[in-house]
Amino acid sequence: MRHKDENKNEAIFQATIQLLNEIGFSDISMSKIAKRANVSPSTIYVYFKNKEDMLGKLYTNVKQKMSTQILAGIDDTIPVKIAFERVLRNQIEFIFNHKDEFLFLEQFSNSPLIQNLCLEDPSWMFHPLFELVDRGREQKLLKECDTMLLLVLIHAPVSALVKQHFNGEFELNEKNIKDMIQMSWDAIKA
Amino acid sequence: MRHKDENKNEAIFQATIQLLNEIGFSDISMSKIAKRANVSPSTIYVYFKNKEDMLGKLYTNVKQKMSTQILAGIDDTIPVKIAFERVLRNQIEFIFNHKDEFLFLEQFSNSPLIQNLCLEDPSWMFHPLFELVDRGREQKLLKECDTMLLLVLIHAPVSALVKQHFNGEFELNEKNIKDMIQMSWDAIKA
Amino acid sequence: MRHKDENKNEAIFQATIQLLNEIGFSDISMSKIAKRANVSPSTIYVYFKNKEDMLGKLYTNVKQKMSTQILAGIDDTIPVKIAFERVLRNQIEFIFNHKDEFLFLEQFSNSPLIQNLCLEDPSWMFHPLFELVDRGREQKLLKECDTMLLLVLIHAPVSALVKQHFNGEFELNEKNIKDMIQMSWDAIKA
Amino acid sequence: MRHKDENKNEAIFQATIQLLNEIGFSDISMSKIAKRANVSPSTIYVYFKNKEDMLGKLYTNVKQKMSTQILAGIDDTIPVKIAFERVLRNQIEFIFNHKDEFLFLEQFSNSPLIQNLCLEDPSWMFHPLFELVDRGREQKLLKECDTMLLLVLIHAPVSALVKQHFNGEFELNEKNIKDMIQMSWDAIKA
DNA sequence: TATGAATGAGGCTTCATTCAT
DNA sequence: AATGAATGAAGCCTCATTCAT
Repeated sequence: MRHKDENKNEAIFQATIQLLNEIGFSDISMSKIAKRANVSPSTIYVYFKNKEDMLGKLYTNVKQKMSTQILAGIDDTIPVKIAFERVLRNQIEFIFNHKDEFLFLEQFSNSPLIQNLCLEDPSWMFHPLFELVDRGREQKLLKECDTMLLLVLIHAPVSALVKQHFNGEFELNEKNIKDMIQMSWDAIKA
Repeated sequence: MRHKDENKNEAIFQATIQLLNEIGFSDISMSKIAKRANVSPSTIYVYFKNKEDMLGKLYTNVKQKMSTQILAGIDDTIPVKIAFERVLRNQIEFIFNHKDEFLFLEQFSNSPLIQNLCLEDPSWMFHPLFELVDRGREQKLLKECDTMLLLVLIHAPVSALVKQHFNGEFELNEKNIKDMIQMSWDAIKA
Repeated sequence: MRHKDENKNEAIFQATIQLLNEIGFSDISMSKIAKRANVSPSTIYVYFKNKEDMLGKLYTNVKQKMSTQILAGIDDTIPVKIAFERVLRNQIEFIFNHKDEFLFLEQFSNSPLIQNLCLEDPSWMFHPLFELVDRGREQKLLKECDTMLLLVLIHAPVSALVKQHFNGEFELNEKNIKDMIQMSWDAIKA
Repeated sequence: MRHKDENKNEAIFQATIQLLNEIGFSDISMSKIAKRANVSPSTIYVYFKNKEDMLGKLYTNVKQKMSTQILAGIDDTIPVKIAFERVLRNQIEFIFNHKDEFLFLEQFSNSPLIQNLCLEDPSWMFHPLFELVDRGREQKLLKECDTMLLLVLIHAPVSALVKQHFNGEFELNEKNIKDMIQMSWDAIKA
């Protein structure tokens, strides 16, 4: 009996991400994905129960990959400000190296599919980030604000700016990155 | 050209927005929109050339509506900081009063449709905002950063937080709004 | 606006009956039916919700047609034995003139579809037959048996014999018809 | 040729019969059969050439089983009336003990598959029955009718009544069985 | 203007079967 | 012998759009 080919799984994921960024949810189809992945449409159903299942697993997979890279080199011994900057740099690096994955995540997160899919809450992936912010606040380095508020002030600007960059409406060069990091820090620092 | 029944046009727009937020681009269809709008599918083609055309016009229409309300009460005589806060409050108010429109805009903006549609650049709508930021920088009130950078630090956090609020992951009450405005200001102020 | 074409409905029904008798439930398909009926596959969905709905409505339609013709000329003034013979003759005539409809009914009745479809009980169609049998029993012309028992002894043999006839395993000529009617009568008569 | 594991063959047969009675020819599939039989789809192809082949062999197998049991205890020394009653009782007993097999046979016999499959004529299985009827007629116990006519009057009613019983439209209790046997006898007796 | 009827194209998924172990 | 992987063909149904009134 043949073995399941891990490459096929990945090929399907990559094809989906690419197509989703090229033509979007409205025009994607299982057969287009299959064609791009160089498999038969029915092969997708060997690996996934259906379209929803595939998209859900793809989302979780990519989210996982991103969180791992964003949190690289972060533990509770790293000084808060260093960790803060490292997280931002990690995020930028991940996004620049994985443009398609990032844009897929953004598209998916802003579509109702994500709720209708009833995926398990993936916030545990970012747990170290919550801890980092809590630690910073305890050390009086950060403002006495809701944790989520602080986190969003860190992450939202960079996401938005990278999208502008990809759209060509803005150039996220090193100077702008430095400025942005400074601004985020000014926003959250006590 | 103007059509007889402006209500039908609006009904189609509203039905589209609702359905898009309920089921997303992947599952929407002209028939479903027609059913929700209480018109015949063919009626949509009286008002619009085709699906793309309809979505494009809807996007422009909503974007216009939002920009108008966000910029309400802003002109170049208003002190920068007052204007800054007013813009943020306007934005929050618009979003809370037009949840569907806002979520539609977010979904649309993050889908590749927006590029494939070749809509004319709508940034002129926010021109007064650019002026406001430029004025603030000239008056040494704001940092010496790229205009876009400053703008994003104003808008991205509030958008992200409102979405968290709608998702139930965070409560955007008055205290948090105040904190957020303070943080945005700290981010951009000189 | 166009009008619904009653011919199309009937064409779909006839195509389905024919194909079902030619290739059976296992090989029939909506597109084959459409082709045979000279309509587009999607047109079928203008007239019926789905395949199940169509088959169910077809079954009811044919069953209705058959019961009407079988009961032609039967009322409670007709002497029981005359009515009995007339019913049998009617049934034979209907089946010979509507071979396809009859075979369709037999095929459908013996498939689990008929239960899974949850059609409303069509026994009311044969209500006059129940009355006839009851009358015959009251007049001591028929045996003191369960009504259903008497009815089955009337109908089952003729159905079985006609199928044999169509299969070529038996010739249902006038002599055999007469013999059969005599046997059925001997079976039920007091 | 004989296969190693006779159990698998039987498991496939049983799974097919069950599924055919649950969902019918239109919805059955080799995968579903395999799943129900707890084998792999490909295993079916070890035992049978293809789907048609499997169904044909199943039909013959079940038909054989039924005819054997119906004819149990019948030979040309048994008095005709005794044999007649024994056959009917055998038939009822078989059907009650093998509801699924019986219903499968009915479904199969009424579908065009049985002709399209070009199975060899299985009437030899019931040869003793033909002989019984011929003997009865020679002894002037039965009517001077076509053999098939007499046979059908014996078998058709019981089949029809059992189906009614399974459908819950009629209760085939001992009294009704006796009545039915009497009626069948009255039908065929000289 | 407004509409239900009509449709070819294409959606998702399952099919019967074969492959490779 | 036995099986899970793999697939082209085909299943049902819905799509965006046009037709005809």
